[in-house]
Amino acid sequence: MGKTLREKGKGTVKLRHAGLRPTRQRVELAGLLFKSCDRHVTAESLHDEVTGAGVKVSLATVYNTLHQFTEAGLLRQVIVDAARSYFDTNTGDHQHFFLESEGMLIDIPGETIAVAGVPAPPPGLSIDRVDVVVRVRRT
Amino acid sequence: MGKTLREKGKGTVKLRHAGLRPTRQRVELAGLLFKSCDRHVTAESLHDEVTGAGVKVSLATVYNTLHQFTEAGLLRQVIVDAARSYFDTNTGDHQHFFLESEGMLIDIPGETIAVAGVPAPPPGLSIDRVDVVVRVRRT
DNA sequence: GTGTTTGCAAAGTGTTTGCAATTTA
DNA sequence: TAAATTGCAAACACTTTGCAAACAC
Repeated sequence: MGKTLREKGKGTVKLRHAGLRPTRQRVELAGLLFKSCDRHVTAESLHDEVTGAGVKVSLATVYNTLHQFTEAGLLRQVIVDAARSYFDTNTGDHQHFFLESEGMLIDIPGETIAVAGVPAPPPGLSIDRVDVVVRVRRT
Repeated sequence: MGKTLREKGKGTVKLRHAGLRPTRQRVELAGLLFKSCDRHVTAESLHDEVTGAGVKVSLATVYNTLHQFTEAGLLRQVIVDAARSYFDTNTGDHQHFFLESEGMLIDIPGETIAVAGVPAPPPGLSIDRVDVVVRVRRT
């Protein structure tokens, strides 16, 4: 239980599994991202969060890490706003509500929504994914 | 038929109707945008096009014009790519195929696709629009 | 030790803005 | 002429990159 023994929590294992060295920064960010279930972050919001927690990680590293996690399949990028990139810790099949005025994303489970009638793509193209964004506003 | 008489084509009328002064730039851009049916442009592609046609319009004016046209309901903004803003001359109900590698959008008529099971939004929010993006790739 | 990762600051990209000059009505 | 619009260049927000120092194994 001494301090000399490095703790290897879930985060570290997850990173190893993804082929990423569990550096201090990556472990901290993974800790924040994956401690609760479904999260939606931007590079800046995550940087603020990690900084607020008293941990020093540069914004550039946050960007790099988010992309590495995305490539590793730990995150999914969500495109709903031209100005910002969102990353979703839920990598499964699902859709989103998006409240633009507040930059807020809310998950909609994949089974909930059914998209019917998607036509066959033009020759030479195949479907990668069907994204549904339900844009909402304050009433 | 003299050159001194300004021609007032569809574009001009359309602009007047939208409460926009038919300036040379706006008339040129509207001419390009609305001459054929459904078009998808970015500020840059439209600027290249108008410039290529030998007409001088600044990029800033293209941006401003695209936004003015959008506010006037002549265009619709399509958000599919974090890096670029697309504008669609089809303002009716419809969805899109998006080929990211080439920045290409293809319309899918509104009646074609049916989205079922959209849950009620959280209290205080109401649905603005449901966007479906069918992301495709070259086979 | 050796290759990887980080942080900084600089560069990049797409977009917006301030303001004088121009154009429209 | 009065008000709207344009073009330029500078400013912007977000993101990526080059490279030396720090770190993981």
